[in-house]
Amino acid sequence: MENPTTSPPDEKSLDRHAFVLKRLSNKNHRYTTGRHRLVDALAGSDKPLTLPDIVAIAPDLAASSVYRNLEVLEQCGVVKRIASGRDHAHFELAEPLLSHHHHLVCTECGAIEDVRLDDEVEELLDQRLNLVAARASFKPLHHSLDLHGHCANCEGLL
Amino acid sequence: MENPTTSPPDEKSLDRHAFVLKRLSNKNHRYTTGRHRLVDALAGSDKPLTLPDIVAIAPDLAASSVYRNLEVLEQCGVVKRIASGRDHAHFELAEPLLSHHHHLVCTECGAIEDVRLDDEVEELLDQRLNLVAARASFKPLHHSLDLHGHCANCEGLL
DNA sequence: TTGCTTGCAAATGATTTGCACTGCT
DNA sequence: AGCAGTGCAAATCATTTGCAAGCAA
Repeated sequence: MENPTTSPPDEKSLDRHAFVLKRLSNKNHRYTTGRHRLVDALAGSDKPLTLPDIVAIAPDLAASSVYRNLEVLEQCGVVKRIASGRDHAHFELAEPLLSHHHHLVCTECGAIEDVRLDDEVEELLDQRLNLVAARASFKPLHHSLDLHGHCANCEGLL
Repeated sequence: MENPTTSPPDEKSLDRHAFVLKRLSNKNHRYTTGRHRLVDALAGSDKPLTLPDIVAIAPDLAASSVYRNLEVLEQCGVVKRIASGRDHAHFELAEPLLSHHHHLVCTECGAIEDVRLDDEVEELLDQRLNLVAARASFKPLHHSLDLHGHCANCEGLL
């Protein structure tokens, strides 16, 4: 809402693209303009986007290609998919590109907001999760922590 | 896998059904045999079930009715939906019927396992989450914490 | 009885896929 | 040149819905 269609080519953006390029190259994929635009769209938002969101930001991207590229980028560890249950899935840049955070998920309208926790809490959490994972012979990759409830707007309408 | 199709009518089961009945009545819904069977199916598993899982356990339940009833039970706070992203959603009994727990989600095969954390950690977590929620004027209802990674089986195959 | 529930079949809608074309490398 | 990537349209498939018949209160 407050972001331009394309990010300015600042330092952060350069780093980001270098990173994505490396990840794609590792798996013998090309960093095409379409993928570039997709990454820019995700980078330009402070919250996870749905496919309609993405296409609204970059109207010349074909929906099917966006889905295909989200899949490729997900497998390269550049994009993370967030299943909200109802209707469209949400997508955001993955961990190395976005600092570790969690989500406030509105159960009424499906809106998703980013939030961060103290390192102290995160550390404790990881510690305990690693413990229970080990107990189940489960190899942990990452955790996701969401707070479900009503956003300010929906709570007002109830 | 290790559970019978219907739970024995032990004390726990009686409590459970009394609870579900009350929740349904509150919203002027009936506790029909189909819903009874559905709750039994979910109660008889130690992990969240997909629709195919449920229909496999209770083959005489019509898929459409199961979906409708899962929805009703979800709105009554009896069932919780877990969006796994890929393919089918998973369903489990909600908090008052199942003690608070989290999930180990296998990113390879989609399997979900239940795990529990210390009360101490849970308390700290809720405390911090309430804090960030308040900051965003967000009314918290519950949190979900999943650990994503590879289950023992998939890790073996990789 | 009354109208919530159900089952079947058909509809919906997000995501995926086939295929011919485009454009990197 | 050669093959990954794209766009369009058509296909897929979990989930939802319309409607006539069934069952709980």
